[in-house]
Amino acid sequence: MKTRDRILAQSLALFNDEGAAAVSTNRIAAELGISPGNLYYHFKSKPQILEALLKRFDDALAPFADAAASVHELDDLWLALHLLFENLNAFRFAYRDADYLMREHPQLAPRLHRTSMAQLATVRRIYAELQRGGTMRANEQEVELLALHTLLVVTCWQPFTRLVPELRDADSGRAAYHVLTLLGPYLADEARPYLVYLTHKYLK
Amino acid sequence: MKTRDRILAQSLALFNDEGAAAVSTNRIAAELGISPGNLYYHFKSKPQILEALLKRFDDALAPFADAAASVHELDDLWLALHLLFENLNAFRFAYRDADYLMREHPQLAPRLHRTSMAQLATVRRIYAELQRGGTMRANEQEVELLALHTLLVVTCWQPFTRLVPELRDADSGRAAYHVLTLLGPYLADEARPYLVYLTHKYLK
DNA sequence: GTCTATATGCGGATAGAC
DNA sequence: GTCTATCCGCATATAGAC
Repeated sequence: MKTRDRILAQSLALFNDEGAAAVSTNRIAAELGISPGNLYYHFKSKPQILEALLKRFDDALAPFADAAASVHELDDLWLALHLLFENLNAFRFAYRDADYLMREHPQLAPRLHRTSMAQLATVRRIYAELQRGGTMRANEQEVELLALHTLLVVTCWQPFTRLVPELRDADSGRAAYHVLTLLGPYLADEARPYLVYLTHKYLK
Repeated sequence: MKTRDRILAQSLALFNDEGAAAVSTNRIAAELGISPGNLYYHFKSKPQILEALLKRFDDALAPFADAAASVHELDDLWLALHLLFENLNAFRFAYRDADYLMREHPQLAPRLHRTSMAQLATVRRIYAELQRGGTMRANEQEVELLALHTLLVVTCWQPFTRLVPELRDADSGRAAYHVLTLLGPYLADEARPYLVYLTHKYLK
């Protein structure tokens, strides 16, 4: 693995574990056993490391947008959400530290906005399709609200688990479950048992 | 106003506007026109300022818990939520910067946990009462999920508005509105027009 | 209570040798 | 590409005079 990639991998791990604000470039270099000067040879500033990681984050989410195209039933959605939340978890610093990132490095803001808006669009498309297929019944306004609330879970789930002791050790399936429960009241009767099954699994 | 209180007021304003992590004790002193030494005479460390502010945050939320006791109809809830979100806004650094606060100053974590759990309990009580009174129909599990999703909006609304450009200038009424829409599918028919009215106001 | 002055450390980032 | 050495600024926090 090239040094550049090792820097990105190590940065990602540290940012995820300790927060992007709390991890210094010196620290990243030290963990890799390289010198700060070497690190700055590959990235001329800390925001450039962040920018590169957010780019990878964006790329990692593309499969979710693809999977969305073939969501017709509730368990397609379940699968797509797992895909999504696993990637969100792999880059969990991104949304969790979004406020710091946009504040200290404003050049990163457009990218974060685009990424989250892309996910909102994907969710909208999925719900519109589920509704067309009869899996759920909701009017346009309701779909719009559901999409926004889904995005809230998608972007804020990580910080939320830290605030609620009960959710400390929740896996990413738990997040996907909570998205599905948002849909609960709008599901067709045929789709409902699937949700009941998941409820037994997660709400014990 | 005593110096101690001026320090707290100025700190709150700066933490809200620029983030608790980004505001230094020197900066607070400078904005007040006092010396750093003077500031440290009143608070022997930065976490002590934060601790005092989180205490005030907690106190500011007590009226919401009180108001909860007399929530019987949907517009009681609407009023209580406004009260809540206005205080959340006055101390918006608290939940927004919770991750930084708990990470850098672990002694603050228990307080933030207690505060959010108190709000979860209040919301649970309100929904149980609304259900008893026939304003909404939901089983125990549904109430539990609604309470948790409400807490998600309560704690994460601020960061969420920064991530979604469309919500940049949303007022605290918008947050209250989104809590009510969570209840939408469970409302009794008599209560529904109220929500429709609000939807016209916020979802134009 | 309030000030000036300062200790101490760490952050991002660079220069220049190898 | 990688290193050593270092600059500069800012952070928290303290000492001691007024």
